[in-house]
Amino acid sequence: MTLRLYNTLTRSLDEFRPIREGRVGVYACGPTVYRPPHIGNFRTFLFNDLLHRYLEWKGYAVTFVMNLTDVEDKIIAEAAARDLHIGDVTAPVTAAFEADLRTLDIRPVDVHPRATEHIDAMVSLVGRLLENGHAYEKGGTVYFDISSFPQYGRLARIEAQDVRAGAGLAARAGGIDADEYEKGDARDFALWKAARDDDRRAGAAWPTPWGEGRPGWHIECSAMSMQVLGETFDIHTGGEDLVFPHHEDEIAQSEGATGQPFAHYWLHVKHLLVDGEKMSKSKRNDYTIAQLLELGHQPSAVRYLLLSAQYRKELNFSFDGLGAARTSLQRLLDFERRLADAPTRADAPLSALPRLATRMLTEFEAALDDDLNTPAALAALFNFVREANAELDRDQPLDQGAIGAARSALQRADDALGVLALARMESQAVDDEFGSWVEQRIEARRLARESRDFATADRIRDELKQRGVVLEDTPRGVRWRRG
RNA sequence: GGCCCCGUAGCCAAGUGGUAAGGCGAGCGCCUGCAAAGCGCUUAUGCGGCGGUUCGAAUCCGCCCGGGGCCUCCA
Repeated sequence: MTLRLYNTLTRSLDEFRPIREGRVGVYACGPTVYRPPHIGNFRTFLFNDLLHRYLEWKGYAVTFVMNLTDVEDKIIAEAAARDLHIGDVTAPVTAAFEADLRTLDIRPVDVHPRATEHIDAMVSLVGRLLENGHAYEKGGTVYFDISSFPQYGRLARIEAQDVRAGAGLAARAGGIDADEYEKGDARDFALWKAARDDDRRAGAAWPTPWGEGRPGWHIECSAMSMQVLGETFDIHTGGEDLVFPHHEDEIAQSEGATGQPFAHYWLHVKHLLVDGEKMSKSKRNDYTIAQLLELGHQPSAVRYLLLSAQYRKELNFSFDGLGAARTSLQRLLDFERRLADAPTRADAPLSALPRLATRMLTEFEAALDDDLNTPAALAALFNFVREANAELDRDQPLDQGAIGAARSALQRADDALGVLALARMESQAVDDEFGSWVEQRIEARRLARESRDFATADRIRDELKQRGVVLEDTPRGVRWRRG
């Protein structure tokens, strides 16, 4: 089975072929740490995590890189306004971001480069471009010369001459060159920006052969990706908004410097909508993970919801959807526990369970092989849950091996999705004192039921329910969970 | 103006030429002391609308309606 990915470069579903057999290098554009990322950002980061997990699931040795942009116009503006060093602005945001990654159980990446720690690599890359004629310097600022790179526009399918002809640009003519620098051509973009007073005050100015300055927006990704993954690597990802200009410019810089192809596959994640609308600060629908937790939502539900649509399709975030995600996940958790508790017998008759488990994994893999089609993968999983539950409903003890096959298939599927593991951690986060209180009440109810005092039994059940505990009477005793 | 997506049941969401996955919700039934969980059945003669191509279209083509994105702030 081979993985196929939609490649923005070719605008088609391409079979994934790594440069080096069995190994994959991925570079993901990470956040700019000037304010805590919102759930829209996390749709992209969760997609990266899915890609990361699934490549390993398929047996590849993966080197996954995600950068942290910690020097940039907004960061500098913020630092200058508050008379701080840029590090004072980015440190708390970075810490919050990393906490969110852990909250959502996003797997740590192999390399997490920060722009400010790789200035040398950027300066030398800019130097190469100046030497080979793809860049020019004006007043300490270095621009990439688009006219020197005929392939410019290939990724975004933009004709170079259209770059300045767009109505959108005309509409914001006043702000077209907010950088206040002089370009030789309006279409050229800054590789390196000459330092201003604010930059120096905020600690965002570094010495170079052409004077003090700071990196342009795009150069860090070119420098850091090539430094870790080599001049040509397999996959580059990011949000759909980055196609142009960010990724287009990365290609121009990188290929202009090396003469080699940059990334083979470009994957872009569609932006998240909230309640059917674009997220925006003014609408106050740009929720952060921390805000959702404060509202009492579970990270596993957020993770499930953001993975439940295919990454290139529109996904609408809503609180109703979050609730539905929660319930769906509970069904998976209940199934997992049911398997764990299922009675077994050595000489049990043959069960359909292993066959169902194998079929599920086959369908599951086929779905994710098809450009990470998570909804189809979840459908395979839920079909398995239903069929296996029906099998378990027969109340016959099953062979240990059959149960084991079902359990490991479920685990295998979740290795890629990571939703069950997260939900499991949450449900285990119950303190002992509360747990023993619940056990006491359950025992009291058991005695009441034994003497057929159902009124008392039901009162205890209601009492527990008010504390968020749901009881299930099973043939093998009472089970409880958080409701 | 240029480039590009999308419109499938009450909600979410697969399917992109062969006769509508899955989840949530709702209804009925089985099970249960009653529940919960689970299972079974039901919930889109139809996939924004109108034409066209085809033996056959949610899937291809055209037009129209509606929504969204990018065009140097953006995941």
